[in-house]
Amino acid sequence: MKAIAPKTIRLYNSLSGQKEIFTPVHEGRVGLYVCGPTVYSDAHLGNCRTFVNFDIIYRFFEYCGYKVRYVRNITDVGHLVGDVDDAGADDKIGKKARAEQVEPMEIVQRYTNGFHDVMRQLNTLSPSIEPRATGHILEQIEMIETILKNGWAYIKNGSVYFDTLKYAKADKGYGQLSGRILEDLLVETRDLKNQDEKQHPSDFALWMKAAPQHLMHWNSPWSVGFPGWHLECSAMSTKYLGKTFDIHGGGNDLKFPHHENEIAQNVGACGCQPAKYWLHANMLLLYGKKMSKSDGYYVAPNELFAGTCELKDENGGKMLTKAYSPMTVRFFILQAHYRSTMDLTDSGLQAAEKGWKYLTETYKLLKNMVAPKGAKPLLDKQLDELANAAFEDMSDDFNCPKAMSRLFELGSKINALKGGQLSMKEVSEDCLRRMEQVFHDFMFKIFGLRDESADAASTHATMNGLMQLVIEMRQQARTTKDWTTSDKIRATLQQVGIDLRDGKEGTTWVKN
RNA sequence: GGUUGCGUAGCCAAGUGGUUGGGCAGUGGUCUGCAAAACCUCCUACAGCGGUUCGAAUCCGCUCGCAACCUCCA
Repeated sequence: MKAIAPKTIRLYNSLSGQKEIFTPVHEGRVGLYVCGPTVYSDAHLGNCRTFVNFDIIYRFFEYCGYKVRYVRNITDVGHLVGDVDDAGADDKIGKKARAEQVEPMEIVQRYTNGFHDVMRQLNTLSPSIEPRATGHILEQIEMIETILKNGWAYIKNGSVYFDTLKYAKADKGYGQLSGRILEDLLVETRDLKNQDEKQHPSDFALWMKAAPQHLMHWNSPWSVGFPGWHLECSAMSTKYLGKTFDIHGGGNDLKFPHHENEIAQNVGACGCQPAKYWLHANMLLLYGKKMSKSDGYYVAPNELFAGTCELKDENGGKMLTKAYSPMTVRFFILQAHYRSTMDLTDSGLQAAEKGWKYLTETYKLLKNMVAPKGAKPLLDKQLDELANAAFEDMSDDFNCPKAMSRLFELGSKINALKGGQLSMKEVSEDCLRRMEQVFHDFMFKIFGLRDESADAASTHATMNGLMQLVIEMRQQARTTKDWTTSDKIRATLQQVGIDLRDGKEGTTWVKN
């Protein structure tokens, strides 16, 4: 059962620079391609933000009843270190493999596992298909042949390059996505740098002839070599989603050159734009600056979860002072819109931790609330409107922060009903049950949060039995006004992370 | 230097031509044996300077500041 079924979804298309109404290529279906990670090292939190954002988009389409094929690739070849498209340049994975004296595929396997582990902790759903570049060499070779046949590429010393100048001059729209224009390309012509193989600096490799020391290489009609980075996404999206599919997503930093070149390859091979809508997730900043692996300026998810991040600010203080659970991090990510930059800070995470706790506690209250017989539903309309607004917010370019704010407004009503500041006689049982559904669906299905306290359900049952005993003994002390004993029990429990709350209907406990 | 985006109260962060977004922190209350939690209250801002408009934080221009991309990046 769904709480409500939104009808239209509007999304911001990077290609047009406008919000558009989503109309699927195939009725009731969504083809979604998202550029995945390059598995040459551990993913950092910035990578995670993008994938969490698209996880929510994936979840929301499914929630609205669409059948989604979500393809997210694993890049395991083709990403170069150093001078790009220079025949001597090294593959990121190959470089790491040589440094550690292992097979490149061992590197790939290790970091793919690590990536999956982090994604699982952050409670993201697996994509429908997670194709690897090395598993699609044939498809990539075929695509290069088509591009060559169509005249958009040239061969030089066993490598194949895409002819961006010819393509741009043919008015195919090169630069449309990233805002780069033909004139800029022409200006650059004067500065040919030292890339003698390429006819123009903006040309990019479709196939690279491998240098002798290069570990990852395959046979091709042109040379023993390897595919260019941009090509895998074109080949795999076409294979699994068709020549034209609905949505292509990725991080903002991939807009140029990666996505621009991807479009050029698709148009060059198939004659049509690959995706109707392009969605770009913005960057996660760390105290105002983009995380960067090469500068060592980044947060590893596992360090954040364990509280072992050692990054220092300019005063030598720890940037992140404590551990934050995966769901706190996910909640934090939800509080910014996917198209905005977001600043990761210690205080921001602490705020998220409290907000997340409030929502889970509120949901638990709601589950156990029952409207009295004969209640007059004076509040129903207000609550319904808030819930409906939350779905509208999500339908408008996946506005999680706005939808979240509605849940908090609902939360204060629910807590007020529970606390007696609002009368339970003013809300109907139907409304309470609908609110329960709305909370459930938003928190767990759409936002993809997970009740972490339920993670250890069996432990919880044991704990609860013990706690009932402790609470009962403390209650005896309180009845005889033995405040020394009752306060000692409460203080000691607090030291081990358990809060007692004395309410009208007895004492409850909460584990921090 | 070029391109794009941003600049919102102590912090994070939505919105956007006319009515309080939200969270965290802080204030004062209610409740409580005291707390905690919860609820209510207060703090009520849109970088600066011009322009358009009956009216702009929201549109336009300029200035300043920040970020991202232009090289591998989610």
